[in-house]
Amino acid sequence: MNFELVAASNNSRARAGVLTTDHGKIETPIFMPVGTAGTVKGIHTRDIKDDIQAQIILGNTYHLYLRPGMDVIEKAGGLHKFNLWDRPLLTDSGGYQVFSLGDIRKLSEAGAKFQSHIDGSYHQFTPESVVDIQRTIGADIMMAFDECTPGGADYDYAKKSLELTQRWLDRCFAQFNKTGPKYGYNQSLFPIVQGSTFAGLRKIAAANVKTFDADGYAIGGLSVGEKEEVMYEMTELVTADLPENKPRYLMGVGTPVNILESIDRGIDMFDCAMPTRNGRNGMLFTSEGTINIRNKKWENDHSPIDVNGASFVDLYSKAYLRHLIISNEMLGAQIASQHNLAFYLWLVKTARRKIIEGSFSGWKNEMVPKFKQRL
RNA sequence: GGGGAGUUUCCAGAGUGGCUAAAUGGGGUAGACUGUAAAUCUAUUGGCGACGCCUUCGGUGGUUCGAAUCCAUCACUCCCCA
Repeated sequence: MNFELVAASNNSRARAGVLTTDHGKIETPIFMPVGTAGTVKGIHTRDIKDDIQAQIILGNTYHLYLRPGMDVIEKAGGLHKFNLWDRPLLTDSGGYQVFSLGDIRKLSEAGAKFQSHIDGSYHQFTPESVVDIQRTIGADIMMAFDECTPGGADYDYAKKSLELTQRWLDRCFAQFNKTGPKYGYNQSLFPIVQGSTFAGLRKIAAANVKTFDADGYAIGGLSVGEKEEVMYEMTELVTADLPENKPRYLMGVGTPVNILESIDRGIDMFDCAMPTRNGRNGMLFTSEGTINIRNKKWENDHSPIDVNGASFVDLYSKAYLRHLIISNEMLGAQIASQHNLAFYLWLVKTARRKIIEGSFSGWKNEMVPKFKQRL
């Protein structure tokens, strides 16, 4: 894997780059649609590629391990073959599930013991097994197994949590170096910077992560309940310490505004469930601002979803989409998800162009108040 | 013609003397959602000069300290048998 910077903003830390993998190039900054269970919910692979123009999508270790299971994925020849996605793929390690599954998981030095949310059965993840699983899935970018420290954690908890993540990271890389890809193309392993909202811990985490000569570095444990200013502050702090010549991935972020602000602070990669999940639930991110399509005010608004037209679905009217969502028609969730993802990809693509043209900051300052609007 | 069941707040449907502006579901309205246990969850849904008052349980008239709940009567709906 190779990362090349092609442009940098002269009055901010924003950069544009190209990340090259065996499944193709990724132009950064990039947004990666979340495809937890081997599917970007509701969207055909064809539309993810041709309409949304995603360059890389996610899969999830925990979810794919439980269902369909590694036996099926391996026999399919990896997730790329299984879901017909032939561009780069990144898998999350299950670290987020360590956080989100809350009381049906137990942490220990060895790893995390989970109870399946599907049938209640017990499973153990270790840094080693999580690397093995991601080898089997065949992700171009695999993520280290970490504890996504819960928002609001106190210093002692955050410190212990970070130290556990760091010990797990050693084991992840040991396993990574001991094993090889299964399907003939290269895989990379990204470490994750934790440290909660404590500047000191974040600094320690960034320094530690740099001791591994990784192909890219992630920042995790943000957007978990802390104030946005704190998230930006932590992001800025960490990107200042990470190597310039490697991509930085801010995990789980965020809103369109979050993304622009984070690009401004030197982030290259993003993922978030928001465009799909919120889309299914009736929230649309548009070039004019955010709308709740279920609101009565759209009942007779026959104008296009978004005049920006990042996707063909934008031609459908707000009134029609409102009708579909309110009637619980499947197509409603699909259109909303597809629109939101296309908008997100348009957003990062435009940000990239502005960085290259040298006008990112001005453009960002113009866009942020627009995107903050509730229509 | 004979016998039976019923009429409750937007809808369906509980409730059969005070704890009932009235369960629950649907529908409506609004909100939430950030490495997806989420096509999910939450709030609200008679009126008002709102920690109180007023009007609601087919109509009318009673019984009672007190009625959606008991009695009488009228109206309408449905089912079964002729």
